[in-house]
Amino acid sequence: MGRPPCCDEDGLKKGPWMPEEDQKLIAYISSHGGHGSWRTLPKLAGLNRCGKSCRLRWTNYLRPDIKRGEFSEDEERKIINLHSILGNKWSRIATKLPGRTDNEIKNYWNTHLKKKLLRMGIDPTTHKPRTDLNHLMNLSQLLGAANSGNLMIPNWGSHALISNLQADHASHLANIQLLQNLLQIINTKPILNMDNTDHLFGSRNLNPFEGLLNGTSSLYMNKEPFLTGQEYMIDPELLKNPKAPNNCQGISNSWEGAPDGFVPEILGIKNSSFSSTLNENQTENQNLLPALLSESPGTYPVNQMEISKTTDPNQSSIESASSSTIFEAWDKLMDDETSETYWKDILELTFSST
DNA sequence: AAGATAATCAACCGCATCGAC
DNA sequence: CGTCGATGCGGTTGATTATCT
Repeated sequence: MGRPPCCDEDGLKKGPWMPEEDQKLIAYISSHGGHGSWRTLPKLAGLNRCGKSCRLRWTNYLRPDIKRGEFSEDEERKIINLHSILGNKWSRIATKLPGRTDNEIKNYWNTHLKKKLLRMGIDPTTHKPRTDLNHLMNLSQLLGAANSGNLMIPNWGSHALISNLQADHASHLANIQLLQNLLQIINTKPILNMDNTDHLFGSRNLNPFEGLLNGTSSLYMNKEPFLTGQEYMIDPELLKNPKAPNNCQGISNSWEGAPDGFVPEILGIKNSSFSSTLNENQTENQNLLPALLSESPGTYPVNQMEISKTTDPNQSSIESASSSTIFEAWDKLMDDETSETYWKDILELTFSST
């Protein structure tokens, strides 16, 4: 069986559209009050194109209600938020952004937003903090550089005080993210239970993750500590999507107040997703790490190579390498006297309600 | 200035879905 | 219920433009 492609006919033009072709298409559709059958339209409109090509040209470029130009910050937030719920359902996302086409949104996602999220340490596929080795290595380096005062940040101002503050801020962000990544890995590694984390912290009482692991941490029990009133009203229909991740929380909310859009809720601090997943979705989360590490080819070259070897007996060493890197960084952090108070504050906040 | 490389985005391709028969 | 044609959708390609060396 099999149906021949619609564009098999010989002599049909392909490639970029000429202004005259655009005019013919616009003239036909406007004079007929609509496109009618795309299959027959080219012939009737005097176009040497296949119907599919005409439809694409119309829906992606010639439609009068198409909004052109830069995406606004509001649109960016909407796209990221919707993508966290719907995934690559570009046409559904497009229905929530008047004037934008699915193709335009898809292109914008692939060329801008994906990179932006990666830079922020967020996996654009899962919308969770990245746990890949490369990223954690970068974080460790960033931490080291920031803590030793060697952080080189071009164009961040020449004034020494400003530079110091910025380096301090970068260090702060990296610390928070490192903590988040640690939690993520603990969350996704059932093998690392309370018993075998004792050796890392000396005793259970010192284990900073206890509250998190038993779901009582105030850090993640806070319901909506960072809401800014800019949340998107998610269409209830969207939430009915059976394919939507059940613990998706949406990046959403605010990008203000932090450089490059950094916000705490993006790191999962916003709500109880961690505590709830730890308790209720443990089984599911046992499979989370591979999902978190999966990414489009080329994004994380090292990990992709490693992850592709799913049957590789060394697979566990990949995870442990990643984990040990983080724990080394954690040890370093905890050893650092200058950051002791800082971490004490965070941990006190974490356990204040336990 | 010229070539190399990266980024962007319009357009294509093939599969999925839906409705008519 | 199965088949077929039309349309929609999402991944990918490749031409063009911008930036770097």
